[in-house]
Amino acid sequence: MKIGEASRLSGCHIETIRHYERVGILSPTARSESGYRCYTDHHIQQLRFILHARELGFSLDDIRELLSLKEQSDLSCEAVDSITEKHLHGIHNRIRHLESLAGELRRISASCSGGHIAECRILEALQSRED
Amino acid sequence: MKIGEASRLSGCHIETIRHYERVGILSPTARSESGYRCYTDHHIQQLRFILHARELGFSLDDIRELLSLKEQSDLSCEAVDSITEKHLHGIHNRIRHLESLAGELRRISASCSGGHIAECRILEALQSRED
DNA sequence: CTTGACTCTGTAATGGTTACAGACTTTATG
DNA sequence: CATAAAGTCTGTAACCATTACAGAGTCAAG
Repeated sequence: MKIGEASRLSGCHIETIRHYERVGILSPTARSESGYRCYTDHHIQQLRFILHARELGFSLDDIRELLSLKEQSDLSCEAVDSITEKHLHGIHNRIRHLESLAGELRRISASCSGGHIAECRILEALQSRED
Repeated sequence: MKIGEASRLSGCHIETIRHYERVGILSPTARSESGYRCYTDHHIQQLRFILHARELGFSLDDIRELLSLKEQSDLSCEAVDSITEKHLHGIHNRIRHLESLAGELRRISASCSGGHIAECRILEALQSRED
């Protein structure tokens, strides 16, 4: 099938599919006489895998590794677990970071009771760094 | 003062300071005879403001607007509040998103009990999309 | 006078995706 | 059959914020 159908079946944008091939995430396809890419069901599987993993926030590097592990069916799960755990850990870190930002922002924001720029506590807080 | 001292006083990297000037966040400086940028205390104040706002996750566009509001001391705080609230809102959204990712990842990860790639539930879950 | 530290400009890399231009091919319609 | 429309190709650049680098110029101390 051609790239348009691959896009419809996988849910990935056409440009993104070509991008994945260019960066070596997606296996290269055969080409038709006129140079059109020819996708197989296997490519669709790969694209769905990539899409889902991206939705879960895995990096393309992670995904490249997961896809490669996926091919070696007799290996242990260990490496897959490790990538997943590391990713989960990273997400928790980001959540903690964002929560601390939100906390400081709420504090700063609450200190402002309207009025003029000249007395704005938000701008003051952004200026003075009181941590 | 020259850019090196401005960097030390503000805490911003030299390259970043030049970048801020290039994109119009930082006021352009006077130049010495040999073309070196000459920074004033006002620039240092601006850089500290930018740095702190960046640490709180404000975009450069937000910061550009905040800095411009800061100059108009007789204006109402309203616009500043609005930018801050919008940013806080965005942070909450990101937190919610990350939490839902983390939840799904935990679920997926728990379903894997070791063993071989062939039976790995993590890879299966990434493949099959069961939502 | 030379060495080293500093600064300048311009360009490119990062990550992941999307958008565009200009050329070509295929399919559908008149 | 001709032409229009839709699809595809490649290569390049945009997004955001920052950093890195090359190659040239400047300044201060030894």
